[in-house]
Amino acid sequence: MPLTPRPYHHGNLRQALIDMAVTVAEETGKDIISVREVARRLGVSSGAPFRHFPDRESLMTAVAEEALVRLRLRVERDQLDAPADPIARLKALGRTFIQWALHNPTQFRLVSSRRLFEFDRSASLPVHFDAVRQITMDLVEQAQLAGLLPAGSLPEMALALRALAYGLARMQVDGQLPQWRVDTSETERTLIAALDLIVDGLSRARPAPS
Amino acid sequence: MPLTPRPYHHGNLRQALIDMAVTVAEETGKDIISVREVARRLGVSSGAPFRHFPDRESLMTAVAEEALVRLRLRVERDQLDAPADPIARLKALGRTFIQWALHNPTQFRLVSSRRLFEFDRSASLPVHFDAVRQITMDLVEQAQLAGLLPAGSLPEMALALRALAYGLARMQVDGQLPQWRVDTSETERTLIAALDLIVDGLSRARPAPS
DNA sequence: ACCTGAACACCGTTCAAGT
DNA sequence: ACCTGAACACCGTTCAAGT
Repeated sequence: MPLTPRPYHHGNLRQALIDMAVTVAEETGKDIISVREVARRLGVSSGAPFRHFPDRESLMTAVAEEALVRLRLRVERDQLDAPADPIARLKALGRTFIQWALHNPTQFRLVSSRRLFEFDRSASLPVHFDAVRQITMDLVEQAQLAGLLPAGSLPEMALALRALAYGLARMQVDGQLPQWRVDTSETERTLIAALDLIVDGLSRARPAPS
Repeated sequence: MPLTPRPYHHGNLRQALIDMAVTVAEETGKDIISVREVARRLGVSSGAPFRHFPDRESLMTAVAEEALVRLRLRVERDQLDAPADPIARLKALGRTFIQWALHNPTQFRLVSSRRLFEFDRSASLPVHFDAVRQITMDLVEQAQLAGLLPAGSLPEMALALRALAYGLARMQVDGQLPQWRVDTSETERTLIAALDLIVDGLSRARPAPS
């Protein structure tokens, strides 16, 4: 007797594949998931996923698209609650970024290291990435105009601040913080403190001598 | 470890496997290499590598160990040529780190994201990692004592500066710089300029109000 | 002592056949 | 239109057998 008779047509297999891929990635901690295992867990045959995605890369692209939209929405929502001061807003942006990465490590890794899909082949990935980037650029520009950040190349300053938040998040996700003697229970607090240390320091910088 | 390696038909299979693993990784751009392909290219059977490494993870650990030693030696050598000023030395350290990452992207990725081996199972990895970390800590401490960096938690300031260099290097290696409108031919210059912008800004910070 | 090569249990992907 | 399941060409790893 079959334990659970399953319908021949799944219903919404495409979405189920995306959701199960996230689940499997989070459970195994691996960034490369097995399409066969995803299919197996959903009770469909090994060939079924390839009716909805031409290859594993395309499935991972769909997962990355959903993840990046969620990051963008969270950034935009947190910015609504942030004060008007551009320095405070920049710190809030960094905090959102770090917290999202720490709470969604596999999705952060997937979106960040573009090794499992073609970033430019997606219609949505560049759009959402750019929305977050534009928020960063605007805040840095406002801060520079208000004399709250050192003058100098706007793109380079924005890049550096993004790299700071990215590097802090990445070091945790890559498992490097134990080697930096960061207590596991203090990780999030430490990363945010390190971020604030730099931003606050920069906001107190004297003009460069000409 | 015998001083005179026992010959097989090429020489020392253990070392040949490590070298070929690097070659294959650099050629394919993938961070996961096929042990079978490494064996095939060396003209040995598919089972031969497992006489020298219990599994692929162990082979990748050996590759990572060699890579990290090379990074450490480069850092130490470049510090010899750097000026006495701790700010200049910190910038030189960041430059060495970024340049090494950009010129050895697959090895940088392997050493950084510890997904392909167990960092703590290696006797040498923690030692060399810590040597570089200690150089960072010493320079930050000297800079703080000389009033060239903001006061505040030494470990957090060192972590933040490392994260800055790490983030800049990672963004390039992860292929994100095109989305930040960084011209391909200007990558290295831009990353170093971004690093200097932050370090120089911090070195001009006024004391925090109490 | 070191290496071979068959064997096993996995993959991703394809495709004729079924519903 | 959607899914199955066999088939193919790969893997990592093991191990009895060869040199």
